[in-house]
Amino acid sequence: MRAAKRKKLEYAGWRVADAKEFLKLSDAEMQFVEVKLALARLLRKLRTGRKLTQMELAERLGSSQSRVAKLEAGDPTVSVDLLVRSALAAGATKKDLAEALSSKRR
Amino acid sequence: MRAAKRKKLEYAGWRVADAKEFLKLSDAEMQFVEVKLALARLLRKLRTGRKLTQMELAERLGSSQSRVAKLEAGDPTVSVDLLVRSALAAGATKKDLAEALSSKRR
DNA sequence: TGCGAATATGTCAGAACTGACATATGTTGC
DNA sequence: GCAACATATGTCAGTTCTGACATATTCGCA
Repeated sequence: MRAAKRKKLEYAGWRVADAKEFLKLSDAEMQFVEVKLALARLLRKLRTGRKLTQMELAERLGSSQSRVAKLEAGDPTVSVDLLVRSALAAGATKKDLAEALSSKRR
Repeated sequence: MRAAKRKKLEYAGWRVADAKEFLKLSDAEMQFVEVKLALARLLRKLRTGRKLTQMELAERLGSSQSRVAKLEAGDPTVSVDLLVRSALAAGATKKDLAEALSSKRR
């Protein structure tokens, strides 16, 4: 399984720009991490923009505060699938997702 | 679980534009299906563009022909996560994903 | 400093996903 | 018509993901 390795990668944190050098990620893996982080940022932006706490958003998503925290951190244990569903449930549109993926970091 | 219901939705096929009326999907659910189909189309485009069979792509992805078929069909049993990983492994960039999400159907 | 609220991190049972296989349904060239 | 190849669909055991809970850490702010 591909993801088994991913779990060990420990790209933890937001220093992905440097991560490529630090760890040995293939281009595809790199981009995958970037996708996750882009979506994670979008989700946090959506939540804070609406002045919701993680707890409040979690309730609306039918999830838990801890998972929301992990989503926003781009934690290796959350899937892009959940990130997308959460962002959409938080009010994002497909277009918003596209923009999040094309916008440069910061 | 949210996805349990999704599984029964049977949005099968490509007639999603009509699907909204036919089934009763919330906006978020609608968009989620559209995201999957957009990525599914991207993946097929990547594969056919390179003149690969599903079998050949499956080997490169470390997966099976049947799963590739399901990926390209936007089957309810495949996750956005796998769609994204596959597209990236098939050579797409984050930008390609963004474009796939913003481009209109057809 | 000390407190309350918010966010982060670790763990795990149960739910969802995945690769693989079997098999069915196209599609193409003869 | 029918091989040969490509794609689609059904199933399932093993893996991964998820919500929930416990707990820790961070962040104002008085």
